Amino acid sequence: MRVSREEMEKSHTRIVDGAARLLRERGIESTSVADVMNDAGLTHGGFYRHFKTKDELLAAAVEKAFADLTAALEARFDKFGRDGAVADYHADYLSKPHLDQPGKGCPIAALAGDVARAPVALKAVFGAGVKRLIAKLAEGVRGPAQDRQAKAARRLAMLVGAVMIARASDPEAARTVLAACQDGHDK
Amino acid sequence: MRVSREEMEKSHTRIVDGAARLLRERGIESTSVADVMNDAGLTHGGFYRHFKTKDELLAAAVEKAFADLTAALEARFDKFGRDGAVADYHADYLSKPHLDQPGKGCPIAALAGDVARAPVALKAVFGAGVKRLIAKLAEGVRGPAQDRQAKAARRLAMLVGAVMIARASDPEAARTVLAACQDGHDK
DNA sequence: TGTACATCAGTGAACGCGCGTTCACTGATGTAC
DNA sequence: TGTACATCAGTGAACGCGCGTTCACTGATGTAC
Repeated sequence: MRVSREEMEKSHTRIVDGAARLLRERGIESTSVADVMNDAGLTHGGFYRHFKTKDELLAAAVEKAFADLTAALEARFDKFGRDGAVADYHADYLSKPHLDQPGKGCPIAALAGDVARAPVALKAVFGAGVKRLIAKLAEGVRGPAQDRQAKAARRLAMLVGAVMIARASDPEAARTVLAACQDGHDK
Repeated sequence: MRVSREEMEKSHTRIVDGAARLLRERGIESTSVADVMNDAGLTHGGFYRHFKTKDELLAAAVEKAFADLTAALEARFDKFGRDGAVADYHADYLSKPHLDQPGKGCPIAALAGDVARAPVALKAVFGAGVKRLIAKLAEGVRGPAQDRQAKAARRLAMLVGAVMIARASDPEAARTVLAACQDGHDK
């Protein structure tokens, strides 16, 4: 039966938050509308009171995952300052908890492969998140101002590549790549 | 009806080669057994004379994609020598043709996201390919012998990350990342 | 070398299943008076 | 503030569809004599 506007907003938030996690854990195609609704404590039929299509949910969920990511990075700037934030982000990015829990981790490493085959609308949301992240990372990178964005982009590319390769490989190959990327980088 | 052993081997090769291309273009879940068999000029029912399951095909196709990748890199060593091979590989990796044609390109950039959620057997095949590729790249990297593998791994991680981010983003964000990774790296 | 027969690569219908989406329905919420 | 009624969030059955896999069948290939 009908619920109050307030309850509906709470449902909406649960749906989007749950989708953002499930998508990163299982991928776009293995996350069904029914999975997301069950995760939010609802049944699948009600989904279409919140979104016109599954694609519309994907956009909202990817947006949310990037918003959380940027917020977490900003918290690091507050805690460690410009010089420590990126180094801390780098170390955490390649850590075992991040490797093992894609649902709570970087949406780029978790979803880049899927989004590459998704409609352009989702790529636009994804690309906007990437640009925001690089801009924020650039604030914490050393060197001449005009080089910082490029350095940040290179650092991000290496981290994303390392985590994606590690997650797709056996433990030994994963260790090889992670160890190499923990020590040195763009220096 | 039954075909000769020779014909069957040709069918097998067409199935594996086609699968290696289709998987990189469409991803694991969007490539059906019927798609692969049609691509090979056969019907879906005959698939199980060649493989016990779809997973078994995936392993063969990923193996093949890595074999082609390694062969292409070795050809570069023959053509450009140790000093030029990696630079040429780097430039081609980030080129528009590679970005636009995942079916003929690097299986890591095309499939890492999917393989991360695949059974361990496939991850082992993938990780073995990654290790072979890093070992070959290390032969063309400058610096002390004990640093070469790590340098090669970092370079590969950056290239994979850059292409995966670029493919998943709008053209503007893609350009930002690709331009940054074309110029500088691990230096 | 020729013949009889077993083998089996490939075909196409069928299976059970899960998908995104639609729809008639329920009953509490929101609104107009 | 109380009442009558329209709205609509959420339910659960149903839709058409494509999936991986199975199976009875066909007829050329491979083999035993």
